[in-house]
Amino acid sequence: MQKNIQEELTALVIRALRAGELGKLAQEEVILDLPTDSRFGDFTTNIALKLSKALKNPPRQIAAALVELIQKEIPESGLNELISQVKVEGAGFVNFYLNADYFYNQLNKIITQGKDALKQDLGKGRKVLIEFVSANPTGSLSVAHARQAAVGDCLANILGFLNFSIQREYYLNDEGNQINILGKSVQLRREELAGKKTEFPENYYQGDYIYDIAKEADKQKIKDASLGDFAGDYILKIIKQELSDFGVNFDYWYSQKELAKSGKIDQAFSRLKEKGFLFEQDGALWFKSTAFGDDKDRVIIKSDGSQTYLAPDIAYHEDKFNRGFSWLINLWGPDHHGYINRIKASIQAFGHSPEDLSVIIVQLATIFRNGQPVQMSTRRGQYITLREVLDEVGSDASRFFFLMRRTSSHLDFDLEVAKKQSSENPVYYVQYAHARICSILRSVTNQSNGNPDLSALKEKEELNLIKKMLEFKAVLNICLVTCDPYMVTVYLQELSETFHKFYDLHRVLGQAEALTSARLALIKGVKIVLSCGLELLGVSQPESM
RNA sequence: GCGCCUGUGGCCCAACGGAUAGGGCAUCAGCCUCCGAAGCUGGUGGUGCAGGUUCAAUUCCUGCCAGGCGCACCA
Repeated sequence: MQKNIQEELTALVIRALRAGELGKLAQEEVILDLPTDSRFGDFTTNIALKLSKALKNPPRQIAAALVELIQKEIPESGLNELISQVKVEGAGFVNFYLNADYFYNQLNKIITQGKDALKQDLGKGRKVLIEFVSANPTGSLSVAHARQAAVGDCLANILGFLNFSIQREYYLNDEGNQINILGKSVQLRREELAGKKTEFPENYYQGDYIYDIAKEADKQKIKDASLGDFAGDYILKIIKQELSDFGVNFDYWYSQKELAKSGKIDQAFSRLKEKGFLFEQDGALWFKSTAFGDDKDRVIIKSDGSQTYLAPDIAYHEDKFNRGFSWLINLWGPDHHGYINRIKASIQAFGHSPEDLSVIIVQLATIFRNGQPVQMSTRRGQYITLREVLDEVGSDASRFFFLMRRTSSHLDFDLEVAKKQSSENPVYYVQYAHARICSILRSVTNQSNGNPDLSALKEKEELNLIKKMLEFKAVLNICLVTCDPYMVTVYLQELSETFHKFYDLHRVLGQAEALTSARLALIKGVKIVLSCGLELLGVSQPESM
């Protein structure tokens, strides 16, 4: 992939710094930014401000000197055609103004290449395993899982688009305590249905769906001892359907039961033992996680001989690396944040860097209805499920709403707002922009002009629109750095807004032929970017609505 | 007590450490004989408190205040 303008300008500034006295003192990294406002040019650098202290000169004076040096470098740089002005502005920012031709070329690239023009090879095929949801198969997915599903799936889409090689994985807790309790819950309900007098403990699964499973188990004459597995499989089918209806499809379902059978847990333990990270105390086996910054050491085999949850998890994460993944991303609920240090300790014990594992804590979503929070209680089986949200507001609005806030922030999700087909609802705002464009394109009768002269686009709103489209790549970069897809939702709203403003002031159809052709090309470009962004979010791109 | 997340107009949220803190809802006033008014234009109004670092702090650090969540040989 060829160098982009940002990299070329950065190189230009560095050459200028080196050419002058300033170069010797330039310690800081030169960064070319998109300015917050188009008044400040198309690219900006704050290097003069940063150098001010070291050079013991006012920023504006340094910036002025730098601009002169840059001017001398430009003829040699091959950027002569692209740069229209370089100016010192504000407190000492050096701002670059580009010629409109640059933007026409970029727009042309998008129109001719489509989504490929928006791709960046940042991943270089690196194998990434993203594990998310991983809810115990003991009940329907909750809204907390739903948010994790939306965030995880979208992040995977984005990383895939940036040429990482992605695997979506669901860790299936299909054995252990919770499955046992699930089995016993079903057993008791079956006995209850058979007319037996039973006492149903509080920590058992209270939901009505347990009755359904009990009936089905009875029909199939399942033995009591197998009820846990039976119920787990039964619920897993439901979960898979819920996720699939939500547009989330996993590449692999990793079974804890099979992990235990494989002997990989024992293998992991013996390797840790060789390395000296295991010790016995109080009749239990401990992992020395404090060696890697954890607060305290952790038990992995209890004094009664059974394993803690950490035991299979240590083996599971090591197995992820052994399967060839070099970057692991885990999405966990906020109740697991205390768990990060132990798992990071365990991967370090095996010789990996803590950076090879990114744990993203997905904060909870609170469901509102008409501004009032909807109360829920997991224990009583009364919680808002993904299924209910899907049935009520649909997949598009659900996904968009779950992605609308920074993942580390709490999210308020108002069902009534999500259902509204009005300007209050950002999903429709974005989809409406897309549908509007499609509507215009539909009404074009002669599709002749395949090679429009884009230089007809001279209005401020037209250039703003092109510039906004070109920000898309930078937005995806931020998503990668922050491991958070939510910025895409913000961006799409901004792009839609820029389009709606253009649309209101300028007509596409019925202009002089050259202008109409150019504007048609412009909105085709917007359509490509909008459509690409929505697709990454997993939200549909309606042609009409 | 310890840890994590969050405090931005009446309400909900934006702002890789940058330039005059942006948008939506609500509210007030306007815009459809013309490509979709699910849209656009204008008005009102804001960084919890106290320090610190920096040329520059909504952003980073410390303390406080307020809200949410979590703290097992549970999973």
